[in-house]
Amino acid sequence: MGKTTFGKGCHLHLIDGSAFIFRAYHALPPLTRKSDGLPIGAVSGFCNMLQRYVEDSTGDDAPTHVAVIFDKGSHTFRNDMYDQYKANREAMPEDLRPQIPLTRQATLAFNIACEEMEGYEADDIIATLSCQAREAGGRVTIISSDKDLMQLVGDGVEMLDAMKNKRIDREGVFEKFGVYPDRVVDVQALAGDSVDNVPGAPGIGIKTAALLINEYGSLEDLLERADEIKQPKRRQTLIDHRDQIELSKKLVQLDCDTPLTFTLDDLEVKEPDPDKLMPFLAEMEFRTLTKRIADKLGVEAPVVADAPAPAAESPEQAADAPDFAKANYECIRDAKALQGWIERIREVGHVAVDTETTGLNEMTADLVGISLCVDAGHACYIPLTHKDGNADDLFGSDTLLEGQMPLQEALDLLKPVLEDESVLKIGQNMKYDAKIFARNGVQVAPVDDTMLMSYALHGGLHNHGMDALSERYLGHTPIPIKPLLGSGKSAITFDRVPIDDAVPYAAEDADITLRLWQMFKPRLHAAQVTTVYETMERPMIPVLARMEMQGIKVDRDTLSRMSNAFSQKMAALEDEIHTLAGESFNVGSPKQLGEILFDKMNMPGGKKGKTGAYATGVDVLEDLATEHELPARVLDWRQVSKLKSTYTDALQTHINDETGRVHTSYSIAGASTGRLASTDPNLQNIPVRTEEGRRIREAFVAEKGNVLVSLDYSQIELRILAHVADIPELKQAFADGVDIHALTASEMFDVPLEDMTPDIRRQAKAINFGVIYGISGFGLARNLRIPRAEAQGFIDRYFERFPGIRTYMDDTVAFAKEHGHVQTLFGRVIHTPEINAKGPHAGFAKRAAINAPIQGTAADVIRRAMVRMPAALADSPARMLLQVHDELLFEVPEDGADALIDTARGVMENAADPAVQLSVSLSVDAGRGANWAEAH
DNA sequence: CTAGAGCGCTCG
DNA sequence: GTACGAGCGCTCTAGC
Repeated sequence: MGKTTFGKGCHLHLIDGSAFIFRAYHALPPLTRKSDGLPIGAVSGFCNMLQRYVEDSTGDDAPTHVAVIFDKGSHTFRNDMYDQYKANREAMPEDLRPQIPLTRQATLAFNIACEEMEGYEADDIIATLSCQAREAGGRVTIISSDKDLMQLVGDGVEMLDAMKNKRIDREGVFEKFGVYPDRVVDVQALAGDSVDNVPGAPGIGIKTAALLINEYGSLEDLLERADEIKQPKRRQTLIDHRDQIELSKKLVQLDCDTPLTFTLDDLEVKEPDPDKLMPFLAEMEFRTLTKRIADKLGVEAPVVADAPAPAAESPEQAADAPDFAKANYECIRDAKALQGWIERIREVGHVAVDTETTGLNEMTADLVGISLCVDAGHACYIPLTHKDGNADDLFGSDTLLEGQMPLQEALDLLKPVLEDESVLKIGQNMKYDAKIFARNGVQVAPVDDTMLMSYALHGGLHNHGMDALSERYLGHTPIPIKPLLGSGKSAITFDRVPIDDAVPYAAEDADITLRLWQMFKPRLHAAQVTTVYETMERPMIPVLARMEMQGIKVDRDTLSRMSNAFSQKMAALEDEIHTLAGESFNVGSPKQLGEILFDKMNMPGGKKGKTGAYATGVDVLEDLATEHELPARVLDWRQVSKLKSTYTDALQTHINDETGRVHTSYSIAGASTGRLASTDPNLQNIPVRTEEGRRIREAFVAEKGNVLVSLDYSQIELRILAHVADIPELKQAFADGVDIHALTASEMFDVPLEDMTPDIRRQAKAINFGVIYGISGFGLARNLRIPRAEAQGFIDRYFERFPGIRTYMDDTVAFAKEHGHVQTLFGRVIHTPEINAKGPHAGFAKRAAINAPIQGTAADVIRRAMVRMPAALADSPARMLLQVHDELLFEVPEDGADALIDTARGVMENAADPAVQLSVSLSVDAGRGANWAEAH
């Protein structure tokens, strides 16, 4: 959208943000956010007022430009003139303070410009903009009832009292002050203002002031001719307090020359953006407003957390729940019994749900039974497809056991509750169960997930599996599954477990899940991670479930042909290696290889590790390869072997028979930093760095008529580093689109950019990444294969040029030591329990603590983008398929690729808004093609 | 025969 | 003794 230049015919609206906030605050009872008790009344009122404003400002008189203007900081140039200015002002109420930044976020969420200037009051900014707009020939409406702004009225500038819906023009000002706008400051200077602590002339109010000004024409003339005033007392007052009156005029006179960092053109009215607005409203848990605005915009309202936080629950109360030994676990075998449970679920409004299936892979596992729990200690299991587990028949009997409800009947009864917006479904690793249900025609929503709650609360502390959580937080060891299923070749699937054994095991899982939920729910707020959970954990469940079920098409023939080629190559290399070694051995055994290299052939540098085996990693072999043929051939063999075993062979086994596609599974709570991890198979480590490896990606293809589209963040971690460590040079480089590694090299080695050599740049690149990883001389030396002292020299030089980096690292480690955790820009907490350890552990923990906020913030950003993507692409045929940390891969009909890139890039580049104002922009590169190699 | 540790290599 | 964060295939060994 091109910007129009502000001028004749334009209409500027300026909203007095502070007035909105205070009015909202005082007009509403002290509302709090249900899930965590955050005071939210003023924000709620503010949003309602903004919404009403937006709705009202349509039609002929609609603004072309608009901004909400806020005060910033308490010290302004007026305090420099008069230290008592606004000194009487009451301190801001405690429950209002945390709402102030939220109103800024709200404004941005409404897609309205939001402006403030350090050292200036909002009124000065409004004055300056009014003057500028008037000079450009435009009209101005100031939305405020602040009388201090009335001096600006006239010549196309009006005020609008939003509350009374009353327009104030020149005549309106005259009514209020008895003078026209150009003399308002004179009147105010005389009358003073007790609220703002403007002294004025004692004993003179607005009426007297207006009288005097009208008689003498202006304040200056009045003071000049004060001796002519007839009333002796009034005369003396004006003469005695002349200085004070002149000071007062300066205090009330608004500054039309505020140095603005933006222009009128930046304030152009923008369409509301549901992708910004809806998530914010949902985050604030404004149910009614969210729905009303969603209807207005014609979008689907996001799920707003519905469950009120249970009254602050102490561990003692949790202990009041029935002992697990006394728990009552029922087996549900008919519709009547199930209906009773459903009624109870509706009464309470939430239920813990768990599914039992025939396997761990959600895309192939079949539903065997469902457990439910509404009250701690009272759960049920509904067996559905249990079969005879007797080993008489080698393949078991396929006849269903008696005493089970038909699967479809149970699903039909449960579906309305599981899909009911007003019933919260609680699970442990709910994505698994949601996918199982989805494959059975039930779209479970809304959901809570105890695994993700634990992750938001305790990321980095321990894993978040149910067994561990139960042990740790409930002091109860769950019934192990092993004895029921067996292990190894003789293992059976859950449908072969006798129902009597299945009931206590399955029902207990739901019971545990409910108890964990009751314990975690209030703790989210106490730990201030409710927003993290609500915006970056919970909403990932449906998004990832959809992606995983979508899968990506992988061409088996391509992989198979590659496998054959690799086999031949490996065999040839193996022969060569055996000949070079003079004997036959297993090339794939590092132990045997080490013995050949260092014992038999006596090559230099043999170092044994802790297990007594020689190290034969790539570093070692690369060094030896410069002198010897054998290690070089082993490296070749290893590359091919890796490609074949991990990729071309293993990947084929993951192609789903029904869909012909590969369905990975993302673990949301796996990585401590907030990153996702892809498993079964891992599609986040498909080769790309070598030409040969990259060819694996040719097997990842789009369906006929479609293309794969890849969008990836450019240098996101370095950008975040530049922001958090506040490095002006790096920020500037990103703003200018300069090659960041070249710039670093230029700064460090004093080489002009135009004289940059690839080698110097390469070293700088290594240092840039090293910094993100918590740099050490040793590590850099090893990476660059240079002496340690030289590497240390580089690092010293780097810190010298970018001192902010050193400060960031020191501050981060100090924060971790004090709090036991670090945080991302979005509030994700990453615990660092080892940070105060002694010995070598300390180094690890320090570097991890330095890296975590950077990697974690990047992870948060892409999570936010992913959460917003479905709504943004609601009208698009595009499907999101994969996430690879800083990349999203989509599949779309060819003719939809351009639109997709446009939309998805917008979502990704703005994913930090409105929660965090980054001082660097995010940039997204896009590619497309018939396969992943072409698209990347 | 199986589970788990260790190594090595793939990705961002 | 070291770069940060992950997952997985292979080999080897301890122990059933």
